[in-house]
Amino acid sequence: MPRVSENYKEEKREAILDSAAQCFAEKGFSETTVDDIAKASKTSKGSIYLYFKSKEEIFHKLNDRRTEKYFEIKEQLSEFKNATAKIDYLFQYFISGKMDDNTLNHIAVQFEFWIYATKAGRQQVFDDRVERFTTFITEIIEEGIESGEFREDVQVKEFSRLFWSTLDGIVLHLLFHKDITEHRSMLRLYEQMIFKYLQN
Amino acid sequence: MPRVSENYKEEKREAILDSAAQCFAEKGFSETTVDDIAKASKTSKGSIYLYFKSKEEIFHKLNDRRTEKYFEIKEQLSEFKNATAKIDYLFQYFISGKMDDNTLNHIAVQFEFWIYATKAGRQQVFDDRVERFTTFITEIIEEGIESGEFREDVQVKEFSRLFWSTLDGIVLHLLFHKDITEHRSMLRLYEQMIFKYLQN
Amino acid sequence: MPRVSENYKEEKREAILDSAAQCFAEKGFSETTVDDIAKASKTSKGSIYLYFKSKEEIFHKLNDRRTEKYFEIKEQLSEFKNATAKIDYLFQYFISGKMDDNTLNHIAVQFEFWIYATKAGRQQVFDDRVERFTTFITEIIEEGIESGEFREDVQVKEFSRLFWSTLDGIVLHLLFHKDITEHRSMLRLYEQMIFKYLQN
Amino acid sequence: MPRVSENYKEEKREAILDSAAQCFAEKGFSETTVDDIAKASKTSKGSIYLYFKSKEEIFHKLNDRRTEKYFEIKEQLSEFKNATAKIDYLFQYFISGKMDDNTLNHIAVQFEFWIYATKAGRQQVFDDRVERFTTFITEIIEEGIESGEFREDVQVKEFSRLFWSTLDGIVLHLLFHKDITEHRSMLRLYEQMIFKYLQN
DNA sequence: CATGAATGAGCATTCATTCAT
DNA sequence: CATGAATGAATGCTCATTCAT
Repeated sequence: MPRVSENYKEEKREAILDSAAQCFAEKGFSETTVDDIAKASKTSKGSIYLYFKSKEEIFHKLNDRRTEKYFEIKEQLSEFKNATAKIDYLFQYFISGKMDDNTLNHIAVQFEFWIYATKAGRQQVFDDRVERFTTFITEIIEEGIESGEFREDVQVKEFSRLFWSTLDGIVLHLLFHKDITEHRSMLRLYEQMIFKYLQN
Repeated sequence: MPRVSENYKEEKREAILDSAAQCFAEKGFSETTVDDIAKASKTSKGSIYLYFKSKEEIFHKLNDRRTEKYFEIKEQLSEFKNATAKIDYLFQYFISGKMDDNTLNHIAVQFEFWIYATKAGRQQVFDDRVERFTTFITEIIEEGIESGEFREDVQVKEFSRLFWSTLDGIVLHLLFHKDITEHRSMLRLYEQMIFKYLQN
Repeated sequence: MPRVSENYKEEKREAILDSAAQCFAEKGFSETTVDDIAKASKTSKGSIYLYFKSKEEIFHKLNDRRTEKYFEIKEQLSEFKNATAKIDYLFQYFISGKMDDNTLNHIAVQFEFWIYATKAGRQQVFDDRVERFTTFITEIIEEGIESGEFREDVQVKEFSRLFWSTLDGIVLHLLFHKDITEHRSMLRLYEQMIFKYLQN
Repeated sequence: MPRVSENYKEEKREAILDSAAQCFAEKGFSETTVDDIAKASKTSKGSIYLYFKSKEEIFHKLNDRRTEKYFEIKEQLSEFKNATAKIDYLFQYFISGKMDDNTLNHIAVQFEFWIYATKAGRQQVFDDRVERFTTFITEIIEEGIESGEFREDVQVKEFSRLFWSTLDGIVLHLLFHKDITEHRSMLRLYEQMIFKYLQN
């Protein structure tokens, strides 16, 4: 019989993750000390290790969390009838989705994690992700081609990969310039370009 | 009266930079020790400090170097008569440019540097870059509009920013998947999309 | 809620200071490594930094400690009725005060600290000290003049400064020759000279 | 047949010593780098080692030089007829002797050297010095006693040691406060005290 | 003789992780 | 469960000394 409810533990885990995200976003993974995280999450250094095996594990979990969150949208898309509506909603989602500090922190951490994952022996992180995400878009595009919404000769695979590359590029620049208005107008422009390419 | 020619010193500097790029690309900036760089450049730890003030300075110089290299293309573009040819050449340049290990190392380092520059008190790195690079594209687009090659209602500013965001995104994914063929086909597809947007 | 009592922490601090004093006295501040101090105080290098910000801070604290100790006598003097008795007691104090190894270590460290404080940008250490110490003697001498114990034409200010200069010189030579007997006989002789000068 | 005259070499040695004294006085022995000395003496790091075996040797030589200089006065004293005149001249010498920057530098270095010599295995420096200097004063005092200038019951040995201790103390305080006027008035006062003690 | 590039031992300091309380 | 003191390995950087030119 655990003294402390699972619920409480889960909340504390999440709180530590959020605090860590803030620290990592502000100072970077390496520059952040476990003490920083402890202080930010108003707990003790020792407690951190009750919830996570290491500082590195926190980094990994933050990336997982962000990836799941980002992928949640897939569920919502099934409601939309055609490919055009789906892609349109996708952009709606990105353009009007909330961009609070916590979200920006997680974005920053995710990019740092990616760069980190680029290093020796950690590349498989990307293979999983690219698989999931390109398939996601591929299916929509194929649906659009089948229904006649999109041109037949769309290079589906290349397009899907370019789609996420561009989106990552746009989000990366949001990180650089911290200008959400600019970010949104880039997304809108990109949507136009996409439809210009897909349709007709 | 230096016993060692300036030329020799410059070569040594460059050699250290290349070695550092390799180390940073493999292990990341923080994980790389100055000893690693010394070993990789076949010199001593002390010598590193004859050529650079700190490990951090090496990081900065590597970013500077890459940025200059990337920007060199601007000179070459003046030869081309119209905006279409310029943009086309730009893509040629990116698509057929050499992608040896050293270049990939520098790309990896540059992205890590950007993430690092994202952190507290270092953002001005981006303002310089965005200014130079967006202006670069803006001028070409405006030339194209004036000459009638491109539509009048192109959103020049947004387009220019999107252009570099996308390019950065594509290069970032090259880093992730290390697949140059895929990288090139994405660039080709992006060129198509751009012209579809700009023309007519 | 500290797991370790404040008392314990204070004791540990003091123990580190004593060990450091021993190391500094034996090898000098620069030649002493933090490892030396750790070893001497039977703790770890890391622990040293739990109690002090830097090696230099230890050096400063040791000087502060010695200065306070040296100045403690002032309290005791208030009991004595006249200036002669006060000065006499002062010498008693110096002559018969204990001169164990720890004290000698602290003396050695203090002189090294002074020489160190002589260097660029650290001289204000002395202004505080000279003020406190000369005032201390000045008051006694003035009391003696008023009461008629001492000559009216004593050069109070010069005398006070000479007093501490001489005392410092005597203690410095104790450091050089480590001969406590000689040290005490010099103090006694100096007392004679002082009274010969002050009285009559 | 040496290419460069001995004279030139000697001058260069002296120049390096003076520069080193300046550096040591300003930053301390440990804090001074051989590069500092090279720069200050307008020569190269390598050259320093043509003239001195090590940084430490420079430190030693500086102390020797100062000690010799200080002892030079002994020769001059033989001209004076009696002990009183000799001591009087001694004070004249100290009080009106020049106190330029170079002299102050050497004083500073000497004290630092003493503290340094205090450390393990270097104490014999003092035994030599104390022997020479106390004998010097002892002889004068004994001459004065014999001639009837001074009291018969002067504690010659203690007095001689106290004499140098005090002088060192006074010079030490000059180092602390850098106030030459104050320094001279302390010397004058000390002379008074001495004669008050010796005579009558 | 003169130079200053090269070397690598040495050191202060930091910090992730452990563990006694 | 919670804490934070303790640890010591790890690392950036310095600098006396050497030596090829």
